[in-house]
Amino acid sequence: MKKKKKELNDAALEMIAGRFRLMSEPMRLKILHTLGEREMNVSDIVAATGANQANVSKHLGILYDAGVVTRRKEGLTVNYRVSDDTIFELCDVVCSRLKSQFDLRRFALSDL
Amino acid sequence: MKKKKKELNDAALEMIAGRFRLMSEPMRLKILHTLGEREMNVSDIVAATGANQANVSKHLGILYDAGVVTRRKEGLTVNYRVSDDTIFELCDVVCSRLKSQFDLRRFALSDL
DNA sequence: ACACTGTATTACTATACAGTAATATATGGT
DNA sequence: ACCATATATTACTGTATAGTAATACAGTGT
Repeated sequence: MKKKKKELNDAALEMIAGRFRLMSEPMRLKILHTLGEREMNVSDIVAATGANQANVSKHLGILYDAGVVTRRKEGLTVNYRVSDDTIFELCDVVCSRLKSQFDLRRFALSDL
Repeated sequence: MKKKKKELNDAALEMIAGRFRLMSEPMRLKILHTLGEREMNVSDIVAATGANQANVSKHLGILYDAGVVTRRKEGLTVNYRVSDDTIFELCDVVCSRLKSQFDLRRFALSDL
């Protein structure tokens, strides 16, 4: 079976774009980075990020709906954990790219 | 030199988020996917995507400003080409993730 | 039952930005 | 110089969504 040039339909594009949109908010990135590999409850995330509780809760809900984090209730608190490691993979790719782009610019300026 | 847990400052978060935001528009993804490895002028991209010329031009400008595509004038036309392959790398990661997520859901439904 | 704490939700405001029509700016041909 | 074509820009409108204060909801202890 031959693999011809894939024609991405609009629904697929929308899904992919949505995934990127999920990662396009500094606050969400901050939460994900704060979480890292551990499990944390909302209050701790609020404290660690310094953000408003409602805001953190909203972002966690969005991440949860997208299947990026898991939720585990434990008494009064709710514990979250990153369940999708591709998140970090994406961030790594972006970070290295930004870094090298930055280095290039710095190099270009080094003659001045 | 010990590598302690990197504390991402707000500026860095903003840059990373910005990179993802760049990829969070279906139209831009469509343009990038249309370009692929070749060089195309604006008219051809407009034809291939079926989008408004002003819109394509705007998105190309945004991609250019972000350093994702290069621009080469040739007479009346302007040729664009993807200059940052991490773009495709990011898309690949997202696509496989979405696919496996989808497969999981389908599997979960297979018992019904 | 009541009070307390942790989390989610609601309702709102403000901002960012995609799409678009109209217009401007090139460049080439006559 | 003028016209035609390709691309960029401007000005505008509508929509999505982040942040937030207030409130609801759930679980725990008394």
